[in-house]
Amino acid sequence: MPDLKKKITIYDVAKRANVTIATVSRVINGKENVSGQTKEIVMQAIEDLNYYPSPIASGLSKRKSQEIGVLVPFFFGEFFLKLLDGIAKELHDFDLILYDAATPEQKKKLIAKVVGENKIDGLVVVTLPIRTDEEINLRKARFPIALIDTMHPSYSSVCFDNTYGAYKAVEYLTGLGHQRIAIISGAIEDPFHFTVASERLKGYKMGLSMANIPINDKFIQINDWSRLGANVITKKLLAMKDRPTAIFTVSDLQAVGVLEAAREMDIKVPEELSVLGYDNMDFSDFLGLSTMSQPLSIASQLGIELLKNEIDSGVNKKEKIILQPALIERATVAPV
Amino acid sequence: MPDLKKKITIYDVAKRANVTIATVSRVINGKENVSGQTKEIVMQAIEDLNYYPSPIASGLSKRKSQEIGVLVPFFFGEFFLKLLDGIAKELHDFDLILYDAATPEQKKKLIAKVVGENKIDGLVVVTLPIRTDEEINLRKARFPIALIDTMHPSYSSVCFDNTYGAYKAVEYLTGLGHQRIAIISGAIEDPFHFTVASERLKGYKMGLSMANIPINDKFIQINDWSRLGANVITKKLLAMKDRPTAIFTVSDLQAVGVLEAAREMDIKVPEELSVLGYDNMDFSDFLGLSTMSQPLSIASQLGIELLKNEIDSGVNKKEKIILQPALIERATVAPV
DNA sequence: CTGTTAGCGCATTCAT
DNA sequence: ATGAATGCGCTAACAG
Repeated sequence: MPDLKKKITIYDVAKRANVTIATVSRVINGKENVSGQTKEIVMQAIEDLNYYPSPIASGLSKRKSQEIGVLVPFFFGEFFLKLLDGIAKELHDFDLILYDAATPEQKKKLIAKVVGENKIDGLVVVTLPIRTDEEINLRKARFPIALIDTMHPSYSSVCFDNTYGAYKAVEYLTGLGHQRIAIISGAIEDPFHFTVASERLKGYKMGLSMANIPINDKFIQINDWSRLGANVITKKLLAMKDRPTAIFTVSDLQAVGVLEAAREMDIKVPEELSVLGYDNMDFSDFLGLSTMSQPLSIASQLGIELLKNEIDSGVNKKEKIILQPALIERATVAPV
Repeated sequence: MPDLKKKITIYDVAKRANVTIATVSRVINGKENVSGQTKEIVMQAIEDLNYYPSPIASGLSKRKSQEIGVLVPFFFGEFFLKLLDGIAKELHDFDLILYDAATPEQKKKLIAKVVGENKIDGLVVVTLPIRTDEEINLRKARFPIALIDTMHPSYSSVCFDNTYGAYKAVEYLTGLGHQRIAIISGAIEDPFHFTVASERLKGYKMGLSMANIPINDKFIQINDWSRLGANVITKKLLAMKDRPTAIFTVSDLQAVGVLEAAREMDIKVPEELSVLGYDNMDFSDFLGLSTMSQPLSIASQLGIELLKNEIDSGVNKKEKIILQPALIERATVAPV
């Protein structure tokens, strides 16, 4: 009884087709210099034996693994999920290997490992900012690197224009006559040193200044990106004598916190308070939350395109693509 | 000028440590038979050269890739994300390679490929039911397989008790005095032949029969798992002369549709209508939705444990673990 | 305890 | 167009 689990190798195929492994290898890799005749025979043998070339062996020889690594900060919900989904759908004949950087230390180690091992054919870094010492490591990489939702001078990237997005958000509010606009931002300092919060805060300030509205420090609130945090802050905000007529949050989750707080304080949205979020999460739709939406699947699509181009061409073009967020008008914003 | 990007091999390390590659290989793989002395020297050399063994070469030799494959149906939100997160955190020294089966055809091909290539050290199948013809393929796999949120006689698995979960849900409702309880289920027939919907429907029927409540076919509604679908159905349901006092949906998303419909019809929840969902999504919390919660991270933890045990021991124990969902009481259910 | 050597499965010159 | 031979980087006997 034959071992059904024995690995079928290129030799088995060669034997069955009465050729040498060189020829088999040629047809596997679609080389031109094989007679149509033998090609047929070999392909038949491959099918008969249900042969699959070993990616490991092939990888060792070709120095290509047909794997693309995706380095992500941690699993932070929808945003990441949609990006990952888009990436997976664009990869085609590459396998996707997922590197989870749960902490900055892990991230650093992971980068060193990935570069040292040199096993993947390309790496896409999602959201994570690249620090100088990490870049030193990345320079040694013998595979291309592309960035999504983060930027670095040395690599191609596709990002979202956070500053402009926040600017547009505020512009929308001021256009509706709002003057007292508060912002609830996320922590500016975090272990990974994300830049979103500060970029969006910057956009907020630009928006106000363009409308000639002086910046009121009391209206600039920073918390931990959480719903609860936003809830607490909102109550403080709404308890002020000259309370804001609009609150802009840097995430939809925080916007929910605002909504809750308003409801608890019996302040009607949008009649007495406009609320504008950021991210356009799935739940925002059925909450009727007005928000800023980012083209996530386009981003991953373009990101993979950049990476693949570099894999094929071997040249790092350091292209920068900036994607603009769009305003989604729903039911939580109204004129003053 | 030396090529900084040249791959450093085991030979480089051997040379620098004045030993042969065999010795280097030994210390890399933590074999015991190496003198503390030379071990030191070799490790120093490894560090000096910043050497990382090639997983590809090592894999070819050892017939192990240190990679674990995760086969998922498609990216369907939170549920999957949390499972994946849990898996990633348990993998440790294995790389996670993500196989996305967007369609049943892809799934079939993917399975054939993964089995044929034999590149991973283990596979975990998430949620996807395994059909007979696929099982024939999987039997040829030379690596262990474990299942999460799906079951098959030939493999170890960890699942959620959908029937019992739904049963408990209905029991909760009948315990509160509800007699007219409708269910909005998901499509029983879908391309992948998921079994969740029918299992939960079964639990619903059990719950009613245990409470001696006759089953009213008009109260059994099937739709497409969507919020909108549930919304439409709910309006029909609530327009009936003897309308239900409680609606149980097989997903939280559908429950949201119910909530919306009730609001549109000015029917108060929970005073006039109790709503109970399933899945405990993130948004359910801030919607105050009562629902059934499943221990996702425990599931992935146990699943990986099963898989790793099998990788280590080489024996397929075909263990079945069934996890029980828990009732989360919030604000959408009340006594009649 | 350490070195020598033969593969692992495939791609790729170089011949023919 | 095809075959023979070499090597990719590492592990695992087998010797010593």
